[in-house]
Amino acid sequence: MLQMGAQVSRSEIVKDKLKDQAGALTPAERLLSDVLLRDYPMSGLQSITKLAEAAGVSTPTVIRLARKLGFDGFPEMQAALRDEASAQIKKPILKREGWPQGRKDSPAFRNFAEAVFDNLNQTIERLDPATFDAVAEVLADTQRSIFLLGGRITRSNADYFFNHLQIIRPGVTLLSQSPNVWPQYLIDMGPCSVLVIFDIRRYETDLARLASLAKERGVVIVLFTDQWGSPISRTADHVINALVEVPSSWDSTLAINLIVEALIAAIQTQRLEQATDRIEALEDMFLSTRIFRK
Amino acid sequence: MLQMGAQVSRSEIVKDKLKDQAGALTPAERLLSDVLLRDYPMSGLQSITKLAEAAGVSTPTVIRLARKLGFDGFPEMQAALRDEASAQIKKPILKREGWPQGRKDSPAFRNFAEAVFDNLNQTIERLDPATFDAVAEVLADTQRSIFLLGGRITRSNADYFFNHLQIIRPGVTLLSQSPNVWPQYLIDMGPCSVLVIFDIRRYETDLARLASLAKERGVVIVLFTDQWGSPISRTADHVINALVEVPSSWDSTLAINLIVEALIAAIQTQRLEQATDRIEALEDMFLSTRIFRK
DNA sequence: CCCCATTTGAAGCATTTGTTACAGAATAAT
DNA sequence: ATTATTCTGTAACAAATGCTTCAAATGGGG
Repeated sequence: MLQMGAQVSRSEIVKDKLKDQAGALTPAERLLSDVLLRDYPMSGLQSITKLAEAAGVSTPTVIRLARKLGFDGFPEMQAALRDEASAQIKKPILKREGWPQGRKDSPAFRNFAEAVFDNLNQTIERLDPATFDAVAEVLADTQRSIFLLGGRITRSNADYFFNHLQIIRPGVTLLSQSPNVWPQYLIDMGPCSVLVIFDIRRYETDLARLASLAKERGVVIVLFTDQWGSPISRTADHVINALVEVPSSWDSTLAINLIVEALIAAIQTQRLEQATDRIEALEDMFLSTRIFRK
Repeated sequence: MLQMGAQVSRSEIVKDKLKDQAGALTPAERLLSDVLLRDYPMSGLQSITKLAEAAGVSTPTVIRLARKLGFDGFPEMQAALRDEASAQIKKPILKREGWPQGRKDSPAFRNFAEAVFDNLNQTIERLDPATFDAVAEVLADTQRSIFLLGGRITRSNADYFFNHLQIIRPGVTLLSQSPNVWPQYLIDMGPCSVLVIFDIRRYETDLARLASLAKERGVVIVLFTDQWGSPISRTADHVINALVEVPSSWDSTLAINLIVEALIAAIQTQRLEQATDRIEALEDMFLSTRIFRK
């Protein structure tokens, strides 16, 4: 990975140096400096040969300029340029405002939160809108029946998704954790079924086996996994990768939950009419059972 | 929903190719892809050696990936990345900030994500570090037994917390959803017990009733609730307020999960030694049961 | 006109890079 | 368990890159 200059108060160090030295440059160096500044800092990221050619000078000139600017050699200058470009390009999609002053949070908590924010950002960035749409669509289709299953850690995510889907639409099933009863669910799956699987790090072979069995039956498979990708990625029709790494012994499933919640919102919107009826009916029933209870 | 559109000529060719091929990547290639996407596109502008090192793979793997993406070799891919970076940098800064350019996400998705980020930010800001520490401490104390319970929506959060706590320490119980069996748990609760309750909007009276019964028995009560505060707030010893509102028919429990995950990390660290033993033992047992199964 | 200082590129060299071939490792499939 | 298949790193190689040396330009002052 690129190491971020820790001291990036000014991000355009090379440019400044070029300007400072502008008077002390020789004609050939000036040609070079010109090219360097023309589409700064990218032009400096080519090989020394190409750069020299582009400026119409020789390679030693490039090295001499780099030295004049205080670098050890060309690669060092290039590294500086790369860091600058990296800093410029970094796009905070959704930034968390600087950490509030005077808080006494432990650094650990802080790091944890920062990591989570990074994960969410990157997950959104890597998410293919088309995939999201396709998944939302297939899950909103009431012609299809839906089956959900999570792993050891992700079972809660599956449960959360199930909990909401079940309220929004009919035909939703949460598979039991024990593989020995899966055949009973499998037999009900067909081309009009959707199997939503959650499988992150420490991928579970049982899940993969189930996925391929389901695939054989023509089931549409939606996979939620981590950045590295469960082996089920190959079997699945739609794959959603979420970043899960945080400074902890455990993985964070927040990014997965973000997508799940966004999907719930999308699906709900998509079939607003039917859903509201359904929810009202449910509310009524909840009230009734409450009356039962006391 | 995200709107699909005709393929606009986007500048992020390599990224697209990476996403397209995501399913067909081998594990090592995925490591590499991860590094490539992490600080895209700059990380790909290093030498092949550095890049391979950063990803923890060998240089041939880099070449193989480049070929898989349709490039002739590594330099070709790098040139493509350089062009992309160049194109991005030329854009006015204003255009680069905020939501990434060229994404076809719907405004709905965008709003949702922004709301979630706001929630997380504000939740952290409102969180009293002292409360956090106190809760972490009380939950790390193995002298105490822990009981967890969630509501209709938050049951998954309770389950997630339970799932991890149970691995880290002994004496953790997840209460059933049905109130009629709660007395059986209540009878085991005392001054050395902790009851963790999740109760957000549409506060459930049953939960409140349980809380006060537990309180009478001297149980320490930890409450996760929303920004408005469940009625249990008065009974509880420690209250954690998380923002839950998003543009959806449903509340978002992401902020709650953030705190839960942070707590898990904190607790784990706090009793690292014992926990690791325990986890190793568990791993062994998991392996054994796997053997049973097949 | 010659000398000296400075600038510059050509040529050559060591190093690093990008690539290929191959064999050990890991998986999956009998 | 054994085999076949796929994956992946090591090692050797070729091709550049980055650098050094040195001599040819250049360009003022005497």
